[in-house]
Amino acid sequence: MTIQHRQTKQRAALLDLLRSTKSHPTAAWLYERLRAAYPAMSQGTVYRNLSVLAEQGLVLVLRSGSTYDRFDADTSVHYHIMCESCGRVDDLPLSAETFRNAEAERVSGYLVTGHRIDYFGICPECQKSKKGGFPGTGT
Amino acid sequence: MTIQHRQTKQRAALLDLLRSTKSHPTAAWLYERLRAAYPAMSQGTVYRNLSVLAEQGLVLVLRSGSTYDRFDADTSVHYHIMCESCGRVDDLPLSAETFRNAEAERVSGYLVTGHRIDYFGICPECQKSKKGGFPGTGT
DNA sequence: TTAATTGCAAACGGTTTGCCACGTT
DNA sequence: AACGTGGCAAACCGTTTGCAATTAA
Repeated sequence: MTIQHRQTKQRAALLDLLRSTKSHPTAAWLYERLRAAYPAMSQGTVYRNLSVLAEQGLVLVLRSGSTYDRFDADTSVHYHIMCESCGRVDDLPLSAETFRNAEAERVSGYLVTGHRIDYFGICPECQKSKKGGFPGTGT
Repeated sequence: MTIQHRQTKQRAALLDLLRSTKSHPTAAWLYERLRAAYPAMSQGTVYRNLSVLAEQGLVLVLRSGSTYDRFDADTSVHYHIMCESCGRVDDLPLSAETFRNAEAERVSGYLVTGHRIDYFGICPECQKSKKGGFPGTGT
């Protein structure tokens, strides 16, 4: 018996905001932005709705390197690249290779449902500024 | 000015333990095991030493899906596959394709230092038992 | 000697949750 | 009316850290 979710302006605003950016924002960033329109909105609401949206397949959770999650409303199969210096995350316009799943399945015995490819490096801006130190990894 | 690390039996025991398993253990698992030999050892020591070993390149941190980290003393370039049902993590014996880094570099403008490929699916055991529910993801 | 390391325990911080009023259906 | 959702604040829990005592070099 699955829950019958209702429409709320808070959740709609959250999804709109997430769809309006390609910055793979954190929950904190989303919360801060949403408070501009809904000053009373709480963090709990943000987290609960992110969870609902993820459950509905409308949002991806990128638990991808730092201590906090990032979220992505682009639910198509695509890859990411993150900067080890400043922590920014970008989409990587490489074609998704779903055939890889079959290969992994054959080798592992798992029933493979998907895969993730994340690249790491230094983004163009950080290459210029030569700043170091990724927040949260101690590097 | 880098820190001159010393040899301690706690850190040696931690690395030995991590090298003795392919289960990509959590800090909690390591701590529990180490207490058998060193009843007074604290969690702080485990975390601090994991951090030192990671910094020395002797251990990889797999921040790969759950809410807590996993660690791997196999620092060669290799891929992982994790079960969405029980959370186990296995190595995936697929050849590492370092050429991919160059491709990502060209497309993104990043200075690419590496990449990670993680596959997701249901492990052989969970396929048999048909158990569901990945701890920590709400799935 | 000296500075890295430890055990202990408190603090940290992102995330989750209990409670009750409110809003959607 | 029924029940999902919101706001608020406390709880949660994996991880980090301050401190004084040890210990490796």
